[in-house]
Amino acid sequence: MNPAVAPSPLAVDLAIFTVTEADLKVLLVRRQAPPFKDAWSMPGDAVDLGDMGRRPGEHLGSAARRILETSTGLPSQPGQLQQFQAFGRSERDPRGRVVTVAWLARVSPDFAPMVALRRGVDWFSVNDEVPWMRLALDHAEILAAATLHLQQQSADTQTLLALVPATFTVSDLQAAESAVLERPSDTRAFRRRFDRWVSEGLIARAPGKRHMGRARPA
Amino acid sequence: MNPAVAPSPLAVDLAIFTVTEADLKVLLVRRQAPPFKDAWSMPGDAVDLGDMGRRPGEHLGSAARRILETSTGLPSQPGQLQQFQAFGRSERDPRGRVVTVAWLARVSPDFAPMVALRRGVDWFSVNDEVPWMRLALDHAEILAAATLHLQQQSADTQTLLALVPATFTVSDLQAAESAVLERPSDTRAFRRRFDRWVSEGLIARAPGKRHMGRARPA
DNA sequence: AGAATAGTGTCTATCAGACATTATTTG
DNA sequence: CAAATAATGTCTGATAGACACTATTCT
Repeated sequence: MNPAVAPSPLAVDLAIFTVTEADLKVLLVRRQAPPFKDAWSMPGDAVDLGDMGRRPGEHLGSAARRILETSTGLPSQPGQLQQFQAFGRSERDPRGRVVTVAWLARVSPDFAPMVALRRGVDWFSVNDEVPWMRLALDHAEILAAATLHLQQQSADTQTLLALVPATFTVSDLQAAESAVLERPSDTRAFRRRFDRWVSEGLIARAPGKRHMGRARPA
Repeated sequence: MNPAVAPSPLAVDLAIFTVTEADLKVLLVRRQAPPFKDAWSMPGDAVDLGDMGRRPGEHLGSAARRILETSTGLPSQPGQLQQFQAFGRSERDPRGRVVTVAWLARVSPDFAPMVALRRGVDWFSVNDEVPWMRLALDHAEILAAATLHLQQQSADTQTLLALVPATFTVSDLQAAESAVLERPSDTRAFRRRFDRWVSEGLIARAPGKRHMGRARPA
């Protein structure tokens, strides 16, 4: 019995990140069909290529958006999806030759809990919960590349903002950076950057006690 | 008459750069067959995907290497090819749905002249010779993305070294940087970086009068 | 009050940009 | 010698890291 033949030679996979509990999380789904049935993997699907000249099929970005929405149940935001690499090793899929274009998405922790309510979908700490050895296909490789890519962008405001609630404290944002980088970041340096972002208008202060109704719990 | 059907839904295109005459050049080839016959385009070809499960087909990187070698006549060096983006607009190829994975390559100016000896192959100044409006398919878009990608890497030693002859002067290297960035770069700052590279062992001084037999012509 | 977290002051080292100055080679 | 290019000196401003210090809020 050969595993089913791949429905399309082109696929899209998504590395969807968030930060909760000061920890970088990635969204994994349990595969409901072979190959690798019941294994965890990043959400992905074949790209509809049309029928070679008649139906146009879907754009790569549309496929990524579709998968983001079906796997999280959330509407996708413009700019949320970012293509980062194609993976084309010929043995990567036992069903046949499938090249996948991998995308990176960031989800606000505001929505993270409701995403995890779905069956067979959950957030995993990239540091110590991802079942690296048991990820389907070559998803361990893809996820590693995605994490690296995210880290390299962590100096960027927009990257961090996407990983934080709609209203947040400076500390929240810094905690997000630390979570992404997997190391503590210097308070002073971070606040300087933060102040610059505010003065550049990239961040607006929310009303209330300074940036947010943050307390200083014991 | 429909244009011929695309042989494969997946292709690879290469943006091959060099620097000659203090100017950033890209290698274009004249298309010998429809669509866009006789138009200039970046070298590229369909990826052999095998036959869905039996023959394995070629890796993405192998396809890129193959195209680099056939279009330049030069053997490819390890690390020379760098994948940077997939392009998947459904209308990008009139033959049907073709997604292309674009790669960036840098060629030493030592070899640039012999590359251009081939028929239907030539170097074009990115700044003022590329026939942007007449490039085949969506190659204008791909080339623009490649150029941007190259510029963002121009601070990196390896990127610059690949664009310069095997032995070179500091000025040569700085000229390469200026060509990539399309703006003059500060002498002092560049030399500081250069000295650091030397002390880090990334660059070895050639024998002879300092770095190279460079004179100071009038 | 004491613990915990939030935020500030300030010193230092590093580096880029600007620009003047000196050195070397060609004509 | 003059012109052109190569290389260096040096000032300034921006920024990151380190670390001590002050401020606020909770228990």
